[in-house]
Amino acid sequence: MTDLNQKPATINDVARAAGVSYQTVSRVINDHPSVREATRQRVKEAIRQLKYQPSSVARSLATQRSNLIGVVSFGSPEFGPTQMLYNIEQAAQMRGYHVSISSIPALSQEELGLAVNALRRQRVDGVLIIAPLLGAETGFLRECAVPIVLVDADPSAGLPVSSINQHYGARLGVEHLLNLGHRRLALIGGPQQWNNARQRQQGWKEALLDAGLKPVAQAFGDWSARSGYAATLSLLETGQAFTGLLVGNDQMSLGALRALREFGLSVPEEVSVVGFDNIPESEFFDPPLTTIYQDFPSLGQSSLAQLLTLIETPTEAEVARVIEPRLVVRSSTASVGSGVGLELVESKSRRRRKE
Amino acid sequence: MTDLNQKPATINDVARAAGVSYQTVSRVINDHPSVREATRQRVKEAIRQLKYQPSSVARSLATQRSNLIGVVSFGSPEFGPTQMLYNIEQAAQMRGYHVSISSIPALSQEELGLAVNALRRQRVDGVLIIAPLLGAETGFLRECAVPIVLVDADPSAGLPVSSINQHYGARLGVEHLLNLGHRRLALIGGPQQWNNARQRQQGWKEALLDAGLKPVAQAFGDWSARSGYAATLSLLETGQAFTGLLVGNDQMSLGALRALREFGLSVPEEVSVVGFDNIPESEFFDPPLTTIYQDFPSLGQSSLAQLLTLIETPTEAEVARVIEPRLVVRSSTASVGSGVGLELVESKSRRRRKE
DNA sequence: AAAAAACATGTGATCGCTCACATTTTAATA
DNA sequence: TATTAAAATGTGAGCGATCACATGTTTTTT
Repeated sequence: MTDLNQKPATINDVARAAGVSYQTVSRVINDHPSVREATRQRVKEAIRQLKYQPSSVARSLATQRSNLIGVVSFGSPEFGPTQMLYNIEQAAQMRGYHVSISSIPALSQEELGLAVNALRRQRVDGVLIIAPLLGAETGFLRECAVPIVLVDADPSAGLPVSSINQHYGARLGVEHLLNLGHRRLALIGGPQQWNNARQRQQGWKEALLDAGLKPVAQAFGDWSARSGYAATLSLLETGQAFTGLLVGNDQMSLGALRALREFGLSVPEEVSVVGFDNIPESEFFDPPLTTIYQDFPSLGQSSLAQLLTLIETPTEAEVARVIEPRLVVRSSTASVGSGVGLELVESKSRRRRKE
Repeated sequence: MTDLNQKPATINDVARAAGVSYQTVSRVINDHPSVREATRQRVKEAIRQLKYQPSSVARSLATQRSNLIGVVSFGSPEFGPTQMLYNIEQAAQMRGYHVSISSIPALSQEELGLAVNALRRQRVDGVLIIAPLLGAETGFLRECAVPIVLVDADPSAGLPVSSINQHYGARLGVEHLLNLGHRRLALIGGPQQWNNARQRQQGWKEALLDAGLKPVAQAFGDWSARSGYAATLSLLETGQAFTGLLVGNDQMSLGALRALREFGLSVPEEVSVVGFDNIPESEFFDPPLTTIYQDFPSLGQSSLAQLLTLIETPTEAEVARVIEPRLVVRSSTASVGSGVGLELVESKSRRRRKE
């Protein structure tokens, strides 16, 4: 193994080996035009021999640009954030940037500030925050003296934002159910501290009110299948009669499916279920899940692009980028007539399986 | 908004503001003992006023340590790698390190080399490679003059490795099935280029041979539910009769469950299924999946710890760390007698639903 | 109260690069 | 061939911190 203790070659080592000045080496590694071809080759050969890798640390210090962007993410690795991070990294690599990550355990202003400062110390050129921020919590970020784009946050945050139109997504789900003849809709929402969860809930409510209907019932989970299961059960146990259920994400939908089944309700004959996200597995749920596709890859790319504009050409920076979600119809939804109807749901809630 | 164009304060700005020399400021930010309390307070006040954040870029240049570790990961964001990355970052943060990520689109020696070199330019103190490397491909990494630990790779790689004992994991699954009386076992494996997939396959085979049994059939997927579905179907269509199925991960298991159901086989009455990973959703599959738990969080932490030892106290570095998987029994497995038995499987393979 | 030891603070050089400018070499023009 | 412009290369300073050492101040000891 190459000795780990030996220090890496510097630009001076290369200069000496090639018999030129350090500046010429610098020109070669930066593809400056005015270097004679013969010299260039000589330098390149020396670089190869010494396995020289220019230090981006030294370069950053000299140029005041790090070509590093920081990504702050929150909580445990959910499907969405993970997808975004991955796509952000890909896009960044393409544009010559590296990505440094910093995750925060809790969504407090304090933790967020710490994470951003840690990135500022690294002299990142910009920061992407993948966090379900509600508008009020973000004000202080404007003090941070570093370009910041919020991802999937409330567009009213007062900072540049890339997001998915969650209102519209929820509406898409509701209208799909409405078109199928459903009139009694319930909701299993995500954690209300999450911006997207709240938006979806509002969208659901508004779409129903717009249609002249009253929301039947709602309960909330923490995105996990388990919580979706529990929330659905709690809804069923209170005897709320609904034939359509909008669920905050696909994992919770999986739990909901289980709860409905245990309760003796069949999907989609008796209850139709619509999820959110379109995780790859949702196609193989039982039944395959109708869901609202969130284009996380695009969101990641879009937010990165927005951040880079903010960094490189601040004058052209946009305030908000919004991505539209899409309905993916599968088999967990059906027209309301296809089942045995509402009265059955009501009677069943009295003779629950576990009793 | 604080002006984005204004350059961040430096140690000299702070020194001037506090009326001390830059060295004294340096002492304060590094908690050096010999600074008078009054001076320390004065400096801290100046730091607060100027919102000074020490540049880790400059510090890295001076100290030759970046407190940065690089993580290379491969392919699209699978559950395991994602979990590990997350846990690595958490553990790194705790130990005062930052994490820079670099993902590679394809698993070639060339791509891997590029990624590692990109990290070397960033002067990372060490590199963690989350990639399903087979032993042969890693030799050249020893030339890289940077501490490297492979995660979840073949322990025979000739480089320090942290991994989960996949052989043992497969054996755990097989023995569970054997104990339930199953004698005809099939496998849906992961991509054979992946080390862990291959190890699981070997473990499966060896455990069977050790028990004096012959593997019935095997097929391979790409980790996705869809591929698990397709692979299972192909197995069923060739008329192979099995009562126990070991599947390379939980996503593929979901596909397998669907395929078996469509084929008219009930789980666990007619076929028992064992997955790998124990993703949170697997508990809510239908039926809840028996699976081999992979402790990805521990793996992430363990590999990071191993890398830091290699960096900080190379003499104490370990060559390999191995984590033992654990069997999680749920409802997708049952004793072979509980169903209608083998002959049924065989007859059903002739009258498949879709025919 | 003077000398010694301990503490507190400051100065110069350095890390590996880039920038701005100075100098040398080569090619183009008169 | 001398003159000038252009191209190629080199030099000094600085980015923001740390390290090793020098100097200045207290405190302790005799």
